[in-house]
Amino acid sequence: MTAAIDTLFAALADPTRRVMIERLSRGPASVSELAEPHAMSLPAVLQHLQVLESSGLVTSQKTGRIRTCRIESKALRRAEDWIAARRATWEGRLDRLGDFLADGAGDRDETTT
Amino acid sequence: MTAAIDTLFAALADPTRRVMIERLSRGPASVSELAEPHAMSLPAVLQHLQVLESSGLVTSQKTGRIRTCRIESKALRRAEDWIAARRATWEGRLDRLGDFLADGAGDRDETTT
DNA sequence: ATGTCGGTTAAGTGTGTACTTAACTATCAC
DNA sequence: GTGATAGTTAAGTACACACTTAACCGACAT
Repeated sequence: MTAAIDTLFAALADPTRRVMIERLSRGPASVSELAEPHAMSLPAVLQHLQVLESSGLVTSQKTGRIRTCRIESKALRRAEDWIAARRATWEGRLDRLGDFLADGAGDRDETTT
Repeated sequence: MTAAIDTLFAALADPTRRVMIERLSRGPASVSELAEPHAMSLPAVLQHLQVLESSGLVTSQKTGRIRTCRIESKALRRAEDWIAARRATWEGRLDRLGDFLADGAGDRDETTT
C-alpha cells in the first residue's frame, strides 16, 4: 500500500507528467496530443505515459492506430486523501492546543475552520 | 512556481520522508526522534530532512544541541490544492456530460457519444 | 501495394537520488 | 577540564530516472 502511494507521488513529481495530467483533466487525448506541447521525442513521452499508467493515474485504450488516454480521478483522490489526512492530524492537534493559538498567537499558519 | 510543486511532490514520493511527515503531523520532533523508526544512518536522515525543508514541507530550529522539526501545513495544502484542482476540472467535465453518468453508469465507460 | 501516420520496442547515455563511512563540531553533564 | 550526546560535513558508491537515436509494427489512404 505504501509502494502504491510512492509511485503516485513520484508520477506527480515530474513537470512533463503534470502537464499531461492537466491536459487529460480537460478531457481524453491521444498520445501525440499529449506529446505536442513537449519538446521531446515520442519514446520519451511514451515512457512518461507508462509511469502515469503504472501509478494508476491514467488509463488508455487503443482503437485502430490511436491510443486514447484518460485520467483516473480515483488515483488522484488517493494522493489527495493522504495529504489531507496528515494535514487534518496536524491542524487538529493545533486546535487541541488551545484557542489562544487560533486568534493570532500561532506562527501565522492556522486555519480557523 | 512549477519547480516548487516539483520538489513538493518529489519530497512526498519517498516512503522514508512520508513516515517523517506522518510523525511530524502528530507533533514536532527532534532529528533523532525522526530517525528512530528508520534503519539507516543519521546522515541519510539529515539528507531526507534537507529535502523536506527545501520543499517547504518542514521547518526546523535549533535550540542548544537539538533541532526541533515541525510540519508546514501550508506546503501540504499547496500539493493538495494542485491535485484537487485537476480532479475538479475532470469531474466537472463529467458532470457536464450529463446526469445519467452520475446515478450508476459511473466508473466504466463514460463518453459514449 | 506502397506510403504515411500513430505508436512502440530496444538499447544506450548522462544525471540525480539514496544511501554509506569517516571524521568533525557544538552542547551538556560531571 | 573529560566524555558522552546530538547533529553536521564531506566524499564516495550503486542504482534509478529522463532522456536519446535507430529500427520497427500495424492501421488507414491512395
